[in-house]
Amino acid sequence: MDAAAVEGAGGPSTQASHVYDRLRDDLLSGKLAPSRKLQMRFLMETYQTGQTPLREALNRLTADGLVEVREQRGFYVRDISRGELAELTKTRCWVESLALRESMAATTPHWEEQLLVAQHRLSRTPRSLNATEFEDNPEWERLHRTFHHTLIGNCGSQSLIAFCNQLADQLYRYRRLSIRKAFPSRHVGDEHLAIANAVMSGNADEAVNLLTAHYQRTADVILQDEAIFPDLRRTQ
Amino acid sequence: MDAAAVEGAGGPSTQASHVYDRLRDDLLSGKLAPSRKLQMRFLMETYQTGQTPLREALNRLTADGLVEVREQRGFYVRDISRGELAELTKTRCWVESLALRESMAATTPHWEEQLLVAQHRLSRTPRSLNATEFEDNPEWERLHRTFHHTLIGNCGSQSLIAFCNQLADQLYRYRRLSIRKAFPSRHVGDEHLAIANAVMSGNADEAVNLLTAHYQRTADVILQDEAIFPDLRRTQ
DNA sequence: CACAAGAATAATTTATAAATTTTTGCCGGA
DNA sequence: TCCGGCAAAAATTTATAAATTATTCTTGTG
Repeated sequence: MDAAAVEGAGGPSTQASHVYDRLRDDLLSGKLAPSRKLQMRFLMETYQTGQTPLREALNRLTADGLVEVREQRGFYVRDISRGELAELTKTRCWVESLALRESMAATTPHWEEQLLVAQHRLSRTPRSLNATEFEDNPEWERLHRTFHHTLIGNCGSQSLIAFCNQLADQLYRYRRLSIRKAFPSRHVGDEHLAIANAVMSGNADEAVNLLTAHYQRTADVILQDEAIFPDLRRTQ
Repeated sequence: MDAAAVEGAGGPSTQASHVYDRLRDDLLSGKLAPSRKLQMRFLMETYQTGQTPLREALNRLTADGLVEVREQRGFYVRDISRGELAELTKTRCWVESLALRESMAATTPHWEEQLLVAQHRLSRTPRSLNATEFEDNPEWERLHRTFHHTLIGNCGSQSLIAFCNQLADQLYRYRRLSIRKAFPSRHVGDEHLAIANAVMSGNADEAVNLLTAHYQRTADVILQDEAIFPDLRRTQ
């Protein structure tokens, strides 16, 4: 199985896109640790490619907010901080509230069905591959993403959706970085169901409240995780 | 006067940044027309530089929404359409309303003073360099940008501000592309003053209404400009 | 007139070279 | 002896040039 042969239908065919995908995975999973320097030589060896495709990928990732570029002194994995986590969460709550309200204002039977299906599939998939100890389930992550994407997907603005996705990616990295001791105490499935129900019943205020509480709760768990933030008792 | 010697204080020093700035200007001013193909050879000759800095600049501009990249077939100036203009305007109204409300909720004397100064400077600068016929005044554009930036600048979210700036850039291109027959019939100075007054007096609802009306009016003028949109009587 | 093979064009990638930053080592002074 | 500044060396990023690969255009055939 060659890496170049794994192109999905209509998928990207340039090497730059392949490296982009792989780098993105490693960035989101935390394999490439925050604030780490991304040296060209290291990247070329690790991902078996040249500088041009790498440069292309790194520039795109910079736009995604996962990589930072300092002129003349290279690329770095974007650092994390309690302050940024709080700000990203705040912004996501603001913007997705807006997008959800607009989605609901423009509701259609088709959209409600999409949401119903997304919620259903998510509820049927185990969050962890291991019952006793947490082990990331990629399928759950995919469906979770789809569910939240569907919530805001009917708002009628591509650029707003893209911005929400960007925030989601950045926050997803925090989530992956944090050891999930919240599992399995928290019942996120119930939270998703409650949100979907509020949306279907047309209660925008409640839907927004539930959604923002959902995000805030996740952030609070990560904020208390001293394993990823040096415990300085400060916002940094 | 060498090009490399024109570095402003703390300014970027790589060639890629220089090309980025120049390309951005030409994109926003319409010198590079929408949907035009950006061939490497042409760009290298025009901007007197190599492929690597060009590629870097084009990738950044893609993230800004000014350039489009199609895998294996090059870069293109992003096309325009009535539909996109309407959607961008709608999104900007939504998002900046949010940002303005948050800015006002977190108001400080310093911020109000910044706004006062920004409005004052803008009012003192002529919009056109020519009294009879419209001629773009770069200083006015700069101050105009600063004024709107100040309005949302106190919201407390860097990512939200960055998103607003991105939308502003994309819409600025539409504005530049359109022949401004609205000049001098419209009194934008009065509109800015009214917005600033509403903000200072703490009336959030009115400030938001005035701001969105301001953006909507601009979009309406451009939407009626048949010189830039093939008159298909459709949203395209 | 549709279609396919080949030539031309253009984008992508690799390889090489130049410029910049960071590190290292040396010397003088406290 | 220890610290700070200066200079040279090393490492790294950035840029140019050459090679490769993909797409598009042209031409000839069924």
